[in-house]
Formats: sequence, structure tokens, C-alpha cells
Amino acid sequence: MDRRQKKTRAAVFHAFTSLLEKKSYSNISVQEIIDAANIGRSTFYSHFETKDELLKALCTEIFEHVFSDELTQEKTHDFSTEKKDIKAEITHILYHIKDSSSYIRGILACESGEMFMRYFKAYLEKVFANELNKHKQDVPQEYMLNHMVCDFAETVRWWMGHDHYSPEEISRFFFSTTPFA
Amino acid sequence: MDRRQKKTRAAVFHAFTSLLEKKSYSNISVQEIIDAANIGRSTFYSHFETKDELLKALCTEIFEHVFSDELTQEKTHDFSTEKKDIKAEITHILYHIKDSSSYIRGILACESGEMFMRYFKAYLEKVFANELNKHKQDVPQEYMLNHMVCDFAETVRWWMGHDHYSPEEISRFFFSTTPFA
DNA sequence: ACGCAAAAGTTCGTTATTGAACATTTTGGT
DNA sequence: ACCAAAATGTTCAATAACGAACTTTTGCGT
Repeated sequence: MDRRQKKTRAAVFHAFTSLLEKKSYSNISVQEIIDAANIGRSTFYSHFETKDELLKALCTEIFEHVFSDELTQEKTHDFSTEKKDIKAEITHILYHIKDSSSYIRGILACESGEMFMRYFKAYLEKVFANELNKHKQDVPQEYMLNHMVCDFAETVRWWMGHDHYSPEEISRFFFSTTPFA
Repeated sequence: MDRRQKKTRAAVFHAFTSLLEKKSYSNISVQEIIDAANIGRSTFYSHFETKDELLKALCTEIFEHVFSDELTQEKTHDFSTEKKDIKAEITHILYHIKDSSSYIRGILACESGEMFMRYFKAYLEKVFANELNKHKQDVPQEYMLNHMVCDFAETVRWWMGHDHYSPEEISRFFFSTTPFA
């Protein structure tokens, strides 16, 4: 992507999340975002059609970072990495989330949080899908998957309000309270 | 000035002064500045011919801020503001210097500091020129002007290495040690 | 319900930024 | 002294950002 586009996107994302920390999603006007990002009006619209699209793009950007390793290694299907440790993987993901926490915190603070959580869970399903058959069989797999996804998503949401914990600690909390091997 | 140009200039100035805090002026390559500013090579050269020109432009930018009020009110020559208090004026300038201190600190750290001091003194001459005839007459005015200019310039240089002092305190230090009314 | 002001979008000619390619100069190691 | 790598400086066609002017929509006080 063109360097100018990257800068513009970064400026908008930064402006947007900064505003989200001060006021709620629906109370933020496009004009405010444009002013805070210090860009031209037409520039904003050449990047994002609506405020919703902006939020979607921001979430995509975040998740592409948070799940970058998981997404790439899925395609390779290398058997040497097949024995990936789910605990290590989760801790790894938590580290990436910590990188993006300044973005995420604002999003979670208001209505936009619901959209974020929905996208987040969709990604998490892919991560946890492989782990399903390895564990408890006394409940439906569908139920188990939903449990793990929601459990982890809510753990992250809680973490964003208690950021003095390390990824390792959060990982331990998560596995201590979910029926994993 | 076009918004894009402002951004580019700001990015270069910021990159440049950041680098100046880590290494000396002559050891900084144009390429490093370009990389740190995250701009295209041709963009840099469309703004600045050389590294020296960049430093000059940066100094000009700083001084236009530091002396903004003094420079504008010179033209008006309004007699109502004629009785401006030199002490208030100096304190005011010190406040503006504090605003730019993150820029100035890096510049002063190495060879570039000499060029800065030279420019700085040229501006200070204009500020102190009007005060000359009001004070001591037992030394040549030329000498007195040089004394005040160098005294103040060195005071500021010292301040940049002892930034826990307020503008008011520095102002007091300055007037306590110079033969003013 | 009305009107008005602010925000949301759209359009388009102008301008700055970009990056790649190129030639030239400087630098540092052997 | 020599070579290779890095830095310097230049050019140019492609493109993103700009901003001003415009219409449409939304929101809000009366």
C-alpha cells in the first residue's frame, strides 16, 4: 500500500480511537474524526464510506495483527508445527492484543464494542476449532466451542479494564477457569 | 501553506531533532532523516536542499514562534504598547522557548548548537536594541548590547540542560546577574 | 410542522508525495 | 590505492491528498 495511504489510515485510526476514549461511538461525527486526524474531507471519504465501515476496517486491521501468526500458518498446514501448544498460542495472541490495546480500549468503551466482540469471536472460532476434539466429550462440541470463544473474549474485555496484568497472568486465569486439559 | 507540506515539514523536524538527541549533527545522514521521518527521498529534497538548509529552516521555525509577538508588534509601533516591560517580555520569550525546548535541546547538543546560537543572538539583538539607551551609560552601547545578548543566550543554553526551572525563575536569574534597572 | 444550521456526502481541478531509476560522490575496509 | 557499499542528489510519470464548492440529509429549537 502507498505510504501516503498508510499514513492517512493510521491518522484516522488514531484519531478515531482517541475520540472513542472521550465520547461514545454514536456521538462522534465524521467531521470530528476528520479534524482530529488532520486530513481533508474528501480524503476521508476516499478511504471509508461510512463511520461503520471505518470501525470495520479498524477491527480488521487489529485482528490481522492479533491473529497474524495463526492465519498464516493455517495455510501451510505443516505437520512439524501441528503439535502447537494451545496455551502458548493463547499467550502469544494475548501479547499481540496488548500491542493493540490502545486501539481496543476505546472501541470497547461504547456501542462499538459489541461490533468488535462479534468480529473478535468470529476469529476466535477459527483458533479454537482445532482444539475441540481433544477435550471433553460429555457436552456437544458446538457448545464447547461457544463456551471457549465467549470465555476468552470476555476475558480480554475484562483485561482491557485491568491492564496491569501480563499476558502470562491472563493466560493462566483463562486456563484456570475453563475445562481444558 | 498546504496541509501536506506542513505535515512533511513537521515530520522532518521531529525526526531531525530526535536524531540530534541520539547522535551529533555531522554523524546524521540525510537518509537517516528520511527514514525516520517516513517520507520519500524526493519529498525531502523538494523541501530542503541540504542538511544545513534543514537546520536553518528549523531554527527559523523555532524563532518565528519564540519571537512571534516581538516581531509583529515591531511593525505597528503603537505608542500604547511602547512602555513594554522588558522583564515581562523576557519571561514571555522564555515561555515560548519552553514550548520549543524539545526541538532546541537536540540542536544544542552538538555542532549544530553553534549555528543555533548565532541565529539566536541575531534575533536577540533586535529585542534588546530598544532597551539600550535606558540604562548604564558608562560603557559603550555596543558593548552593552553584546553583553545582554550573550548573557541571555547562554542563560537559555544552560536552562536547556536544567529544565526543572520555570520561565519566571530563569528570568529572575538573568536579571539578578545583569546590570539592569 | 417549520426552518435553519450543522453534518454528511459528492465532485473535480490543482498540487504535493511517491518510488523507481539513474548518475555521482563519499566512506570505510583491506 | 582500490573496491564495494552507502549516501547523495536528480528526474519524472503515476497517484493520493487537498480544498473549495456544491447538494442532500439530519438534528434541533421554536
